[in-house]
Amino acid sequence: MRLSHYSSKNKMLVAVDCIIFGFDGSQLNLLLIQRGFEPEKGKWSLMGGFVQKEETIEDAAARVLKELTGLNDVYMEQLHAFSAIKRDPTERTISIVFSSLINIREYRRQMNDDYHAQWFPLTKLPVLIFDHKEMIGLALQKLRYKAAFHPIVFELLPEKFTLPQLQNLYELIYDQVLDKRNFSRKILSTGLLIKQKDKEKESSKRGAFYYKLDKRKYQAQFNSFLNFIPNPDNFRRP
Amino acid sequence: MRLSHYSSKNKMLVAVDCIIFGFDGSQLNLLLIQRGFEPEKGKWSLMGGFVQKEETIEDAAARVLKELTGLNDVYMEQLHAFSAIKRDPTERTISIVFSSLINIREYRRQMNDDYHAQWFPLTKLPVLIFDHKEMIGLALQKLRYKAAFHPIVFELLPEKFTLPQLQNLYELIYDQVLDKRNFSRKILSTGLLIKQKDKEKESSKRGAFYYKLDKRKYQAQFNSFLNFIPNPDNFRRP
DNA sequence: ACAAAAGTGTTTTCGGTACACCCATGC
DNA sequence: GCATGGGTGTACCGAAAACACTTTTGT
Repeated sequence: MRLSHYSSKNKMLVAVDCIIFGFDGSQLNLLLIQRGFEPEKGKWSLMGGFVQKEETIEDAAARVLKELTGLNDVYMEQLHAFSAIKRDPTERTISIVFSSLINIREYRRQMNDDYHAQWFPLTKLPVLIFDHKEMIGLALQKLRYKAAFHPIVFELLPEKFTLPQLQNLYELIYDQVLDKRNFSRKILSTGLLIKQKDKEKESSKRGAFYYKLDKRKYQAQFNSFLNFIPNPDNFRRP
Repeated sequence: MRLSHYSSKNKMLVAVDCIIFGFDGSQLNLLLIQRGFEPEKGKWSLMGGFVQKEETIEDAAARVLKELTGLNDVYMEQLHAFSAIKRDPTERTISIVFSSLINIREYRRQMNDDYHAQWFPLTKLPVLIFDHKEMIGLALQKLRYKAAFHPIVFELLPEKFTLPQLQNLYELIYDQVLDKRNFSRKILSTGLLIKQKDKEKESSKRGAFYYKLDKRKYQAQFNSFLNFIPNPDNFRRP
């Protein structure tokens, strides 16, 4: 019985990369940094780093994000592992990608200027290192897939938001125009939203009522399959 | 510029584990092997092995499956990466899990008795090593999720199959009884099935017509969202 | 003739979609 | 008073669900 170790000739580096989506009220954005070390130093990149021996990949993702952006307590979920042999030309590295939806405003305080992270609109991404563009494409695909059935987009919104804002967000995600009458009926029929007494008056004269998410129902109904998008078959590819 | 290498103190082993579902006409099964090396030698396990330096994780999964079962050309897809620090008590190992649906009969020829792989009904799994039970739970969850919208269950069936067989399979996957009239209407309305002239006469006196999958339409409509299960909210957990 | 499984049709209900007008307000 | 965006209702259609009887054939 050789319990002490396996053959170690195949040990390799494992990295995590973090894809953070944020919504600023009018655009869907991704958080990127300028890579701080060679190779490709200075080029734009996802937040990434190596998994340490004594941490899980989830811990590594949280740590890397904290170190590079100051963001704390962001819930990320696993997306996919990328393992092309030369994906990082320096050395064989497998990367496990995580992604997350956050509310830009809530986290803005945490992200002071010590960090060089920057938000880019999805439509105006810079050139990215390695296979990061492919990673983002997959993340967007999954976002579209998941948001069609689960009420996850609320993660991107502040606590109080208006129906026009919410609709705008769906329109951005699916890159298609939705009918506001049908949209509001469908959303409200879930019973997930609580209408507030006050209005948001910046973006229109009349003002739009705020809503809050009913968090209890949100938890309970998360697995109810919704169907916000008329024909999800028509997903446009990123 | 130090291009030659990163710090290597955090290199670790990366493994793949393969979850293979098979349907024998009346039961949903999983393919398992008796582990061939320490620790836990002789215990039941998923097909697993270490990723080599010069192969992708997808290649590793295919190789491992071939080595341990003789199965060739099985399409597997990534499920999840497991990274708990002590998941393999011998040494820190991250495992990336793949899963697949196969037609037992078609692959039976490939699986001769040189290999000790064995099919277990989902309802009668043995005790498994490490976190393999958790992996299987997740795979089953994903199968349920995906099969509710995509016509993937045909992967589990032989080329010719009957509607009662197909319905039985859905009932096993979701552990719920379906109405055969609604079921057949729904399935046939997809236009994915081609009725054959002959009947399967083993499981009933009258016999049930065989159908074949229209592979052209299957490709084309894979992303059409179907909805075979009345209320997917009622998914029972594994 | 009867048991056992295959096969088929109708009605109701509900959710999805298309579509157009009035409302509140700041300028 | 008018331009801007917010908010609401209705009619039609198709898919989902509930539901029961007839057919075939081996024994």
